[in-house]
Parts: sequence; C-alpha cells; structure tokens
Amino acid sequence: MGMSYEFWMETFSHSAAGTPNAASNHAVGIRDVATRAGVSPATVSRVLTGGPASRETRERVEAAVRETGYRPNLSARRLRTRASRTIGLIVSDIRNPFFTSLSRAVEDAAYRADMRVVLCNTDENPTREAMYLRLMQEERITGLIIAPTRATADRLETMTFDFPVVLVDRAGPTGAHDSVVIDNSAAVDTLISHLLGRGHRRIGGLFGNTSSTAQERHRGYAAAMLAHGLAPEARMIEPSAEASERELARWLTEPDRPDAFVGSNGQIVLGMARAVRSAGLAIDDDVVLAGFDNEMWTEMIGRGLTVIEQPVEEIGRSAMDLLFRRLERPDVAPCKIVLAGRLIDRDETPAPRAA
Amino acid sequence: MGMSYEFWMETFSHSAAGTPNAASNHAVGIRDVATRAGVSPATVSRVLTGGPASRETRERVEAAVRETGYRPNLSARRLRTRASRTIGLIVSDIRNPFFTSLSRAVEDAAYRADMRVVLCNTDENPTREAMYLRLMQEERITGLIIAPTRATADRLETMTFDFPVVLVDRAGPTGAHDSVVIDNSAAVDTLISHLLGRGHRRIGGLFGNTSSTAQERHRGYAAAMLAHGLAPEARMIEPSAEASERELARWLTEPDRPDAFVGSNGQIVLGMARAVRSAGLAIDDDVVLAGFDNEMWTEMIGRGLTVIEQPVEEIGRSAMDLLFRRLERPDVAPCKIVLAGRLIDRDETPAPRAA
DNA sequence: TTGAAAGCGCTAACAC
DNA sequence: GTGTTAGCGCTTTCAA
Repeated sequence: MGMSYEFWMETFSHSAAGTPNAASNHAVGIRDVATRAGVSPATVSRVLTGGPASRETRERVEAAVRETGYRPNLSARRLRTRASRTIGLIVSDIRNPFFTSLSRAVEDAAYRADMRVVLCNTDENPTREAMYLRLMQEERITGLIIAPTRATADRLETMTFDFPVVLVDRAGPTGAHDSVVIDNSAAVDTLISHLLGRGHRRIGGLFGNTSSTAQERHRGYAAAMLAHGLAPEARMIEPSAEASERELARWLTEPDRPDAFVGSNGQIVLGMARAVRSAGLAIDDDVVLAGFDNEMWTEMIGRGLTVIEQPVEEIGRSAMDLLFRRLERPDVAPCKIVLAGRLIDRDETPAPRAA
Repeated sequence: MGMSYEFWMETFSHSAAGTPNAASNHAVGIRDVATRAGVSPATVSRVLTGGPASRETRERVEAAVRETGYRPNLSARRLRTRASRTIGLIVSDIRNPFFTSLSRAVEDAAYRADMRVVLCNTDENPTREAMYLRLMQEERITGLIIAPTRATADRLETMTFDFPVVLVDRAGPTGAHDSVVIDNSAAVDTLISHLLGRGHRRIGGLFGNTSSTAQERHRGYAAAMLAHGLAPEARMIEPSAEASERELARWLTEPDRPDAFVGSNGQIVLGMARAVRSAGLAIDDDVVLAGFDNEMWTEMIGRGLTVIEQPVEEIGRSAMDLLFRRLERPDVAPCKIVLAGRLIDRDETPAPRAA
C-alpha cells in the first residue's frame, strides 16, 4: 500500500540488499531511514503506508529507503496494527489434486488482496490438525480455510475463533461457520444415472471413512440405487489409493461381483483403476469405473471411466469471498455455498477432440 | 516447546475458545494469565517456553492458561526473539506435481522442526517473484527454498539476504547459495540411451525456455545425440502442456518427422501425449515418448512412455537439511547436492505387477 | 504536514 | 525461582 510496484522493484536493484558488498544492512530500522531522510520515524511510517506527506518529504524518504535497503518488519507492524494479513489453509494433503488446485486458487486470491498463505497438511491426523488450529490462533490470522476431518468438523461447531472460518469440501449441515461444497447427492445421482444408462445394474461403491463428504456421497449412492430398485453394495475404506486398490482387488476375485464401481474421490478411483489393471481386466470392456475428480490420468484412460469434475478454482475463490464478506460484516448468518459438479462423459466422445 | 502436546490438546477442549458461551476471550494477554496465576508475566513466559519454574508455579500457570484460553501472540514473540520460525517456499506453480510433492516434503520437515511454511506461486512472473522475495525479507523468515525463474536465478547470485537461501530444481553452477538438483545431463543421457536401445535414431526434443533446468536438459540432449553421431532436433517452447501440445501437433504433420520425442518436464510430456492422441496416432506403436516426472497419468499410459523419476521427497528434505546446516554454521562454503534420477522403464514390464 | 510520546504483547537481563 | 525493568520495530494518537 502506498508505494507502487515499480518503486519496490527499483528498490530491489539498488538497495543495499541487492549489492553484495554494501555495508551489511545490519537490521536497518525505520529510525535509520528517518535519520537519513532527516525526518521522524512517524513520517517514514506515514510515507510507507500511504499517509499524508508533502511531495518533498515523500521523495526524501523514498530515497532513504532505497539507499538503506530498508524492509519493514512485518512482525512489528502486525503487533502494532493487529492485522496479520495472513490466511491459514488447512487440508489433509496438498498432493490430493483437489487440494492442490484449491491452494492455488486461495493463494491467487490472497495475493490479489495482499495477503499471504500459511499452508498446513494434516494427513487426516487429528493431533496435527489441532496443533495447526492452535497455530492459527497464535498467528492471529485474518481468516481460515479448512477441509476438516470428520472428528474436527464436529468440534469446530462448538469452538469460536477470533477470525472467520470457512469450511471447504467437507461440511455437514449449515452450522456455526460459512462453507463451500458441491452438491454431492446430485453428483452421485448423475453418476449412477449415467451407469444405469449404459446398462449396468450391479454397481459397487468404495467410500472413504474419514470425511463428511465421503459420507454424503455414500448416502447419495445408496439413495440413488434404492430409488431405482437396486441393491446398494458399498464398502467403506481409508481414503487412499493403496487401500482402494487392495479392497477392489479382493472384490474383483469374488464370484458374482458388480460390473461397475463408484469411488468417492480421486485417490480411490485411482486405486480402483490400478486394481482392474493388475487383475488383467480392461477398463470399459470388463469393468466400468466412475467417481470424482477430473484428474489428468483419467483423461488418459478415456472410455470406461466417468468422473464428476469439481469446480475447484471456484470453490477456492468462493471460500475467500466468504472470508472477506464476514470480515466486513461479522454478524450475517452463516452461509453455505453449494456448487454443482460437472459430469465428464468420455464414453460419448469416441475420437478425442481431433482436429 | 516446554509444554506437551497433551497439555495443549486438553487446553483446546477446556479453554474459553472452546466454549461457545464463555466470556468472549477478548485478547487474553500474558498479563491476564499472570494475574490469574498470581505470578508475574515473566514467570508465565518462562513456563510457556520451558524455562525454570517450580512445580507448583508451573501447575498454577498451566491452569490459568487453560482457564483463560490464552494463546501467545506470535508476532510479539517474534519481534522480541527475532526468530520467525517460518520457512518461505517460492515455486512457479504448486500444481506442477514436482512442486506439489516438494511442498509436502518441505512442510513435513518444517512441521517436525516446529516451523511454518509460507507458500508462494510466481507463475514464472518475475514481478510476482520479486514481490514475494521482498515479502520474505519483511517476514524475517528463517530460510528460503526457491525454484527461481532463470532471470531471477541470475539476480539471486548478486543479492544477499539475512537468511539462508536454497535453490531447488533450478540452479546453475555452484554460486552464492546452496542448491539441490538432479543430475540432468546424466538423466537425459539415460533417456536417450534407452530410446537408442529401442532402435530409434530420429529423436526430437521439446524443451522449456524459462528455467535453467530445461536448459541443462537441452544441452544434455544435444550432447548425447551428437555423441552417438545423431542430429539433435530440438525446439524451445513455453513450458506448458498447451504450448507443448500445439508444437508437437504441428511437428507430427511435418513430413520426415522423428519417431521418438523427449520432453523436458512433466507438463511438456503431457502435452505431447495429448498431441499424439489427437493426431489419431498410438503411443508406442506410432510414436514413442520420453521425459521427466513420474506422474500418475504416465503410469496409465504404460508402454511407449519412458520417464525419469525425480526423488522429490529427498530433494525437499535435503533442501531443509541445507537450510538448517547453514543456520548452524553460516560460513561453510555454498554446497550443491546432486541427486540421481531414476529411469521408469515400463517397456520392460509387459504385465503390470500382476499378483 | 510533521514530531514526540506511548504502547502493541512478549522475552531477556538483571536483581533479589 | 521469581519479579522488575526495558525494549524488540513499528504505528498512532495528540499537539504543534
């Protein structure tokens, strides 16, 4: 604020920090700049934060900043202003492509708002999650975006924080905090209808056992099956590719098995694809798969694998919007944004977008 | 430090912050805790940081912390101790799987060392990169891990910072900072040898034009080809899947084209795979591909696509090790850790790890 | 428009 | 083992 990009870019090149053999810019403070510019620290502060200052003063201060290579100390500034301009992002594992994209969207929005992002992976480990929640409080963050484990999701409802919290991906009924989710029940419905349309009647399901989202997808699956007079065949697993591969490998050897399977997230679908291959079966011809997350590898498989693409970028952006909205008006009622998933139907596209 | 996990976990459940209708824990400070425990702020500080204190005092303070829901203010602590316990991580795009895994490894190491990670995406945009570099200085971070764009890599050499900097993935010759890279020239060599072994003589190459790593791979490729008496056929592109797809699509229509192609990173190889498909050609039968990054989708393609897997976790861990080493002994000479890539040869594995 | 003074919340030096 | 005091680097009254 106050000073332009150009100013700072220039600062970079000319400053002491940019010159190897400059007098080691030994903790240049605002007083040093003030002395050099022949003004008071308060004036330097004003110039730096875009406060009132005469043209001449402003120039002298900017010169002094450049010459000294001064960098304001954010800890001090935060302590004083009580504004950390920091967003906390807590997810289970950034390597889950859903969270990867989410973090990118969040970081982009944060950058635009001149904020930083502290990234935290919990590995679905409640202890680690609790540590990070505590950290967020100690950082006095501006706002938190979190995809909580189920246990924590419940506890979050009973906790109050000094900053707004937005739940993403995983959120139960509207509760104490704002949230952004996709319509899981509708999405599963779409998936099941698609499989039914392709003539499948035996549709098995593999669902994660740690998140409320997997739970919702499971319920949606069961409901959809029953609505069509079919028997749900669901198994709950740890939501990892490994667990999924193991479970489906076993399932595939059972007599009278389903010929189509649904997975509750990208990792699970990946494990399923591996299991099918390992069993020497062909996706599409022998087994049909469906699930969530339009990952790159699903594109490579093509036919026989149908997924629901989640509008991840929009989820991230919406989460930041909710955060900012609540910062402005802390008292509006908690709100839940429900976005739609999109069916990626590669079965309908025989030739992959040829020229 | 000082207090156990258990203590803090418990704190969580009982504290004012955890109780919805508790007296709004209006900025509980260390003085409030001190008053409540009947001791001085200094004593509370000591207890919290594991300093000397009698058993009884310690218990009283812990009780007071619990009852008040006190959370130390990290900005204040940092200002005072001049230790931010924060690691900066600057990459071009966290969605690049290499950086995704890297960030995870870095965050894990940071967590173990009781530090946090500030994540920054630059999009290969020097302005954004400069802004983030400035931020790192203002945060007074403990250390920086960065995969710089080529322009910045050069400038970094001439800049000095108040914290250690470790370059990852992209690093020229040993310079002012520590670095961790893989042996690109050896890796490309392996790739070329593999293709030669499969009988290919016309091997084209698509290389990124923004990073020193792509440059090294390009040089290695040219050298390897010449060493075998073959003509290098390289094209430089923006390192994105889109640019790569466009370029290879064009190349594939040219008469007398190569029958094998090498790409300098995962995004480029992905674009190549898409181009081959779109052209109605079959990977392996019509065109053979090779490149870097063992991503999930490459496993799905299987034969005809050979990649070099980078030890990403180890790169991340090594980078953190270098950081800590330099914090302990600031004056040791800059060091460059060179790790080996691993050839993932799916052509040799007809049946994918069947039971 | 500017400067002097106070203080954000914490820890470290020193005295007891 | 504990309290008192000072001050980390900044911003923000308040007066001038």
